[in-house]
Amino acid sequence: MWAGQQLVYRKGTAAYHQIAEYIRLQIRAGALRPGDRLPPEDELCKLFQVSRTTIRAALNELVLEGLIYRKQGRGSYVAEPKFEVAYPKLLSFTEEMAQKGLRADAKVLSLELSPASQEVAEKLNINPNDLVIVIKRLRLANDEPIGMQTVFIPQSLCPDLQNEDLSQSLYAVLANKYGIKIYAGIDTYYAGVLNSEEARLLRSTPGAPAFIVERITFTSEGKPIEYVRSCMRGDRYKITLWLKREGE
Amino acid sequence: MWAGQQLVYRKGTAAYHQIAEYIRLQIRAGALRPGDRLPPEDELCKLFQVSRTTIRAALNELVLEGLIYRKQGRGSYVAEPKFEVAYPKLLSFTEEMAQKGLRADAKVLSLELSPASQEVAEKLNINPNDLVIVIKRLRLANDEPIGMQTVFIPQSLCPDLQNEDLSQSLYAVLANKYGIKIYAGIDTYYAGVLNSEEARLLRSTPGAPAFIVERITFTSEGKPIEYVRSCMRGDRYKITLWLKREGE
DNA sequence: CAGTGGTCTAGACCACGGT
DNA sequence: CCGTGGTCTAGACCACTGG
Repeated sequence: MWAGQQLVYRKGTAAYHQIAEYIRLQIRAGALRPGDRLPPEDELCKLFQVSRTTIRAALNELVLEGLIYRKQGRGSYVAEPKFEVAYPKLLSFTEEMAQKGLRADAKVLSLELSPASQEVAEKLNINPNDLVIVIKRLRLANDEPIGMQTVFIPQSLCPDLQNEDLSQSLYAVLANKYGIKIYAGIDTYYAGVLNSEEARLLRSTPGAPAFIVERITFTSEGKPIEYVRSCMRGDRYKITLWLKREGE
Repeated sequence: MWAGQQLVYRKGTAAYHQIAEYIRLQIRAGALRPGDRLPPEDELCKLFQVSRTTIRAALNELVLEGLIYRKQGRGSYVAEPKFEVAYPKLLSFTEEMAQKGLRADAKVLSLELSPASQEVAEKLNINPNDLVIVIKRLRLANDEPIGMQTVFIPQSLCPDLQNEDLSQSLYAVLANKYGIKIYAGIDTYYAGVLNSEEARLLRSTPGAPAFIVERITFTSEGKPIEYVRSCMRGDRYKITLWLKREGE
């Protein structure tokens, strides 16, 4: 049987945290293996010289972490290690390329202030003809053109965006200069073909496959921040996601 | 001040659940609004006629739900309602269509047993030349051809798959007949064009945009179940996902 | 300093699972 | 029936926050 009784409690940290930490280490070290039953709670009380409430607080922590599970009338058991899948994250182009070990750049093709079309107004939940900043950028990875993006963003959100350096990540500018933090977004993916202008800028040929991404991003209050339409070279761009069958 | 003192505890449910439920209702009903401070814990003890442990168990439940938050030395407060985004789920074609209100069908084009190619073996983590079942199916939504799928699945997993009805959801067959539960998967999306065979089957034209989905699915132990390559009509198929910026 | 949540004790009874 | 986790009590002291 494993020894927990020598635990000397550090001050400044709750005893139950320290007990949980101790058991966590035993599991990670392999002294407690998946399927093993933990000693009964009253025995743990004696081992760790604390009351049952404290033991239960420690075990609760481990249950929430998924490290152990309890069965009423049976005992507490070490859980099977799970095949863990992280949920996909909303990434900027810059972050996406960084993840692949590539350097992302942006070349601003145009920047203008114009009234929102019906379509853009609907996506951004503003009134038609409200002013939006429209930015067209060519996106490159290791100096190779990968796609072009058109960003629509309400002018009211970032009045002086024109004066910022837009050859970097727009998300970084929004966060650093305007304190706008993106919480989530809706992505829509579909396939299309490059038109002649896109083909020229992307150094491809008209009619070549295009991967289209439309994205609307939101703050944590659900307020739309930007609408982006990206037209990516079909032969240079793909998206890979881990998805769980049962969410949340 | 709101009244909690009339609570009559039902038997068979823990008091702290009932107290949590009561407070939850007060919040949902608007009697307690975001930012409001809850009465101190000792006052709640008197109101609900229970000990502090019980009150704290109830509040813990609400904290975990994100309905309230605590500040040591200050009090417990009703949290701001969050703009909640559910993580995307791995869906079968059938489920995906059902979500859009469409009826999905499958028409089996071919079904054969053959040794795994190097590529397929790598994706399924099996040895090259191990036998895999290869199924080609035309996928329809409301009787319209949307795409075609080629599924590779190790024969060892489902020896008699040939005898099953494959005009329905493959995931349903795997779950019901073989007890194989899909836990997660890797999806890769990119753009391409239809070749002549695909164009004929999909009643489109060669060279038209195609949305390609490659998927490998896994059990909760991380064992690969199937590898699927889907070639979807670019003009009839798109994918929409909600993504969070900071995940899990 | 007073008020609040955070931690902890010692003990009790209940509900469930298996023998 | 026994052993286990689930719930609950009454009371104590600590740690943080604000005035």
